[in-house]
Amino acid sequence: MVGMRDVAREAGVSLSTVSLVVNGNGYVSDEMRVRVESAMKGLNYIPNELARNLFHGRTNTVGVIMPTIQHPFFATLLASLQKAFYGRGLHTMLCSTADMESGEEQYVDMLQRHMMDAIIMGAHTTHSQNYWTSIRRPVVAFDRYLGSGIPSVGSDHEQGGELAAMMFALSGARHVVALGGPRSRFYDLSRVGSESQSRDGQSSFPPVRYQIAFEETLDAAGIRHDYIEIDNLANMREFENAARSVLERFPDVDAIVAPDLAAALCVQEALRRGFVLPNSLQILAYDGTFVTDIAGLRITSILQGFDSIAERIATRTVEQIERYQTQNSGRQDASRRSADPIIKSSDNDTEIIPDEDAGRIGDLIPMRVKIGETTLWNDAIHELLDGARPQTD
Amino acid sequence: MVGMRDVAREAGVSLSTVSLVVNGNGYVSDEMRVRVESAMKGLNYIPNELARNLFHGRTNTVGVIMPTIQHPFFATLLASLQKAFYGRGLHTMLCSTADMESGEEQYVDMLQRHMMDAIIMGAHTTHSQNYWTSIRRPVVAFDRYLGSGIPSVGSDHEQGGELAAMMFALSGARHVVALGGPRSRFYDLSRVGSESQSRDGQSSFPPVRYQIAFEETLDAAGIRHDYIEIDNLANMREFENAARSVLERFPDVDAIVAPDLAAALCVQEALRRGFVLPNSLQILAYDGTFVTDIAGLRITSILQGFDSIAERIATRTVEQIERYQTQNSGRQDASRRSADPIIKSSDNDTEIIPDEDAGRIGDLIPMRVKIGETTLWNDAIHELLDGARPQTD
DNA sequence: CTGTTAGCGCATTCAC
DNA sequence: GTGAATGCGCTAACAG
Repeated sequence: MVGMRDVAREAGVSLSTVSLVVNGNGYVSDEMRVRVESAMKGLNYIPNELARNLFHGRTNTVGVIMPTIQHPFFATLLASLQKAFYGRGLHTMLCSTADMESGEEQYVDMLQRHMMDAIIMGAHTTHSQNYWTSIRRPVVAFDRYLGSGIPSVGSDHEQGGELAAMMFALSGARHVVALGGPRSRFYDLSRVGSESQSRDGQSSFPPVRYQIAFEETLDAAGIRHDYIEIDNLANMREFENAARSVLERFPDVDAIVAPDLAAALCVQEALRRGFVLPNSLQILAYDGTFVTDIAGLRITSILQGFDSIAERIATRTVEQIERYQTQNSGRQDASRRSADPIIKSSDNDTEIIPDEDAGRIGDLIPMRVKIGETTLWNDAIHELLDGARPQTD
Repeated sequence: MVGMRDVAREAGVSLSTVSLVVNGNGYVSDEMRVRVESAMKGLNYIPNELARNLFHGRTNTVGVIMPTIQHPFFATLLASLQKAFYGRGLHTMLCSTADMESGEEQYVDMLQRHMMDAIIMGAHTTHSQNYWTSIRRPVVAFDRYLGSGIPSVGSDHEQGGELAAMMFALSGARHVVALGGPRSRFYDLSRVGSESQSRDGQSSFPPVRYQIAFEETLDAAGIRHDYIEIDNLANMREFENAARSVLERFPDVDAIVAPDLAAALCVQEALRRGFVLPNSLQILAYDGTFVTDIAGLRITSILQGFDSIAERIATRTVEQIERYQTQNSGRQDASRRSADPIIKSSDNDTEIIPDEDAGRIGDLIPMRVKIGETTLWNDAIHELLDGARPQTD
């Protein structure tokens, strides 16, 4: 390792001079500058981020916890996230829980030890709200509610569910079947800490609201609907079985909505059984990753705005980081730290939205429709989508 | 930040005592130990990895450079890699070049500054061998040759290509079409540094050997073959166009081999045009990711052993790390470092394979066959696969 | 504008 | 067994 001292000696200057050239902060005479720079090149000097991170107390790196990177959904999101963070000068450290035997707790621990500036939580957690609020580090949740004061970002699944239902309703569907994760998750409110100020029956896992909105809209239109559970969303076989059972159990089904992969398999299964899409059967994908393009037909989909979500997450993240930074700037006595309540300093000078809203509702990113060949189209639907700003590509 | 000094004060002991407890190295009296441990819990002490990394001069983290994480192939490989490294106590830092505007050079720089213990190069590089050998850091290449002394790991594409050709030959195919990347890459030997001891026309990008082996085997069997280029392997549209042109340009084609995604699209296109798979047309996928399972039929595929590849990469990586470690243990004069030739110390005591072999050939991981419904099967083929150890799942 | 000094948090000699 | 010193590489205050 060649350090600044080596450069300084080689250039015949002092340490701080080198530091100033490297950081470009203060003013150094041009002669000094070139001397130092040539010395750096000659010695092949590489600044050690570790040391400067240690000093500054921040690493410019955020840890992103996700279930698996193998699923196109998360792969797409991660790519967007990386880009969004990179644009804000932040690096990304991926932590996928399902690809590993260790749970998310291990990761949080690891991220704390490595002084990550923030943690993005996009995986299932077994922890209570207490845990997350006690982390004492910037946390931003994706598509889930982790506790008061923890920003959460995700698609507006209520709107998405309504959109899906409306499309089916307007197309004249009579019997809709939805595929999705375990229905029990709809009621996982029990996981929420006891002292939480939960005010209604909302789940801590926002995506389920999509189902609820979907079904309510369908009910209002008097359309029959059924639900088929996919236990393990990581297992391809289960998807296939689900796809098969839809058509076996409900021969009169004329509309299906399912996550991308499941939707793709439904398309296959339907084609194999002689259905003519979209006339005898409509299929709508929920997510809108590239998978919808390799299923034979272009599957119409309710699309998550990955880039928008990522941008918002990144924005919230830097907000949180700056917040914590100013908060910690006034050196506290270490022995009192753990007992301190959350500092409720005046946030007037910053754009942070009030805690109740930030924690409970979070930032809702609107969902769009990606036009495909697996659903019916008519004037009413086009009108609906104009209002909902569809996505043509 | 609560540090060891705080813990020491709280527990009424000295710094090193705390250090010993944390690291579990020396022996401390049980009484001290519990005192310290309770103090750690009470203060919610979190060891700072940054500091210890700075001290130890290693981060236990490797940087993995890949083109994109959105492609199932790389997503699968990355997941395997993460697992493999994690099992060896190493963290993984993902760097995807295509998802970002900055090239791989930026990443290498970044990885150096962060003192990554090693770099895994799995993306296209515009640099010459000189660059990579001058990095002065452990580098392991995936599916490419980066220079003498740089281990490279990848599937045995020659064997894979031969396997594919044999399957078609034994099944009685008459006209085979292959889809793949730009043919020009076959001759990118020009990229190889001038002083390299390249002994024959081998490309620095090993996967192309698959095509060569494939075509040679076909030639030997007297089977007609054509090749269709896909310019941009990241663009879905191009895949579709390629899939279409196969069937349009070669109406008499009876066997196709293509990368997963392209193969999936070929299946769609073929089914749409009324082909009966595998009888009137065989389709073979090259890679074997989950994509082969969502194309309607289970596509027979030449499978990359992702876990095996990852394991081997991880093994080679720790080898390299240890090698560099012992190499740097004897403090060198910084001013001479950059001019030093690669140290050719006796490697007798370690398992490292000789440089020529390590650099040129690299570690070849055998490819298997994943049995599917899109190719013909007969006794001869089964016999072939028994020798090649097929994979049923 | 440049040089000196004192840590960031931790680990490893050494004396005690 | 335990405690006090020194340094990993860099930055920020100072004083020159």
